[in-house]
Amino acid sequence: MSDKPAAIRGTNDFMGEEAARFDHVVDTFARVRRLYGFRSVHIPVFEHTGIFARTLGETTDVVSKEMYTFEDRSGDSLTLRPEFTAGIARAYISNGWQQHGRMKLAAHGPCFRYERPQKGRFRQFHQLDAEILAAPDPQADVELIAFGQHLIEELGVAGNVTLELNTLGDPASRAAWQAALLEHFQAHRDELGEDSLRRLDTNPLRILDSKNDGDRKIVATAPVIDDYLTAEAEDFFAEVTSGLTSAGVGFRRQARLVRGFDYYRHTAFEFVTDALGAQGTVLGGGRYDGLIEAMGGPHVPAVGWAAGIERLSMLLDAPPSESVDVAFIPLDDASRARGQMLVAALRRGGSVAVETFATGNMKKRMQRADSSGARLALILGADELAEDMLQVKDLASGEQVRIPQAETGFIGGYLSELRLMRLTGMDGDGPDFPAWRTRTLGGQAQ
RNA sequence: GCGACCGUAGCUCAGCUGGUUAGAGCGCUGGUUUGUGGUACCAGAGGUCGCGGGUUCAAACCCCGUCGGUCGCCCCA
Repeated sequence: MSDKPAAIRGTNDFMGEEAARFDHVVDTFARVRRLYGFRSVHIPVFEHTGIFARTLGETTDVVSKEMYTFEDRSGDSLTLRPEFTAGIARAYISNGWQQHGRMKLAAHGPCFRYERPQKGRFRQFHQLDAEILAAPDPQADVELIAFGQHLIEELGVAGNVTLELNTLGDPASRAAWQAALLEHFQAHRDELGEDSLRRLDTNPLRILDSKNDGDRKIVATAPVIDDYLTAEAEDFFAEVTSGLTSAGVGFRRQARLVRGFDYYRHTAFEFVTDALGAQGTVLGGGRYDGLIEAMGGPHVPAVGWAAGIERLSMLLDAPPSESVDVAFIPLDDASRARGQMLVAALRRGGSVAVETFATGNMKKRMQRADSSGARLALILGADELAEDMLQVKDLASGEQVRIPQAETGFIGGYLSELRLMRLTGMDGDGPDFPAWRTRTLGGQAQ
């Protein structure tokens, strides 16, 4: 027990319901993303360290102490991606994607950050990511955010999540505002908490969302971005907000909202929840017009967001668990061998999910068949084998009938009719198999 | 990186102020007359009480360290 291998801290093994929730988030993302014309993109999980170090901002916690960085055998410094955007920007430049004009890209997969794990926060976590590249217009922001909103609605968690929106202005606005903030906070230096004093040097914008009560008082009187926006920045934000309104996306203006990474400009937004303890953000992003240029590429304005798969999973109701349609129960080896043909025919010919239960006594096999969620049990023993027959038991009603093996195809028909009934909203379990068979065969059942 | 709480069978937990062979439920395996589940009953397997050290006649229980978990700070998805 003590020498059991342990998972690396902050990593998770998901199974059963947890895995089903995770998959449901990814599946829903894949479905909704197509509705907005986002194309799938796959990029490496690691990059040269500089890709992340230079773009995210040297002073951010992610870069200064949370990256998984190592040297490979040739001595190059590599880093496991802490997020997607920088890697996608790099791929854009590496491959000359400007030839494609405007690009809408979606990706998902693991990211890594060396952090102290807690609820909704892990060292290996998984993100959904959406980016619109070569898109200078505010309509891109609107479409991107609408996609995020739609995803959250499709996942059925919209009731727990609200959209907070802000603008950080263009570089000129941001610089002016930041200078004013710095001056304001310097003036109240002795009233600030320890953490915020440190932020004064590293990232003064961060003081705005401090949770410290003393800081909040000073924040309340701090200058707001609105007073420093250039005319262009103000127009841009107005178009985003009015676009969201006409797209039917509700939001709350959050003037103190700032985003972690240095590359953000103009639009910044977060879908937040209070259901995840200290981790409020479930999906967040913004505009990063200067990023690709700063990495040595062409001037490519862009917007994007990332969402935490685990965080979304935790808000989800449990999706229905996967179950098989049919349980095959052979009573001996000869029956099992004969049954392979029937099982193969059901799977390949009828798209029927079949699981074989061939261990334990009959009672155990039935118990396992029952807990598998199968609707029908196919029972095959020496008696049936001798006459090319098959027992079919409806596990919902308990009714059982003996049919010729040649009629196995009916099972597929029966199951698809049940599925159809469920899809058209009919209640109940539907007819049991024996009754259905009698009806469809016009009473010539034996 | 900082703080608080926690760590007993595969899982969820009980174990009184330290005292003799550490328990339950679920799960697992087998059985309760011939090949039938979703309800019962019987039996069995499974734990060096996270790990290391200390206090004590005696420690799952007390102390220290360490690892891990949970929650918060920070930061962020």
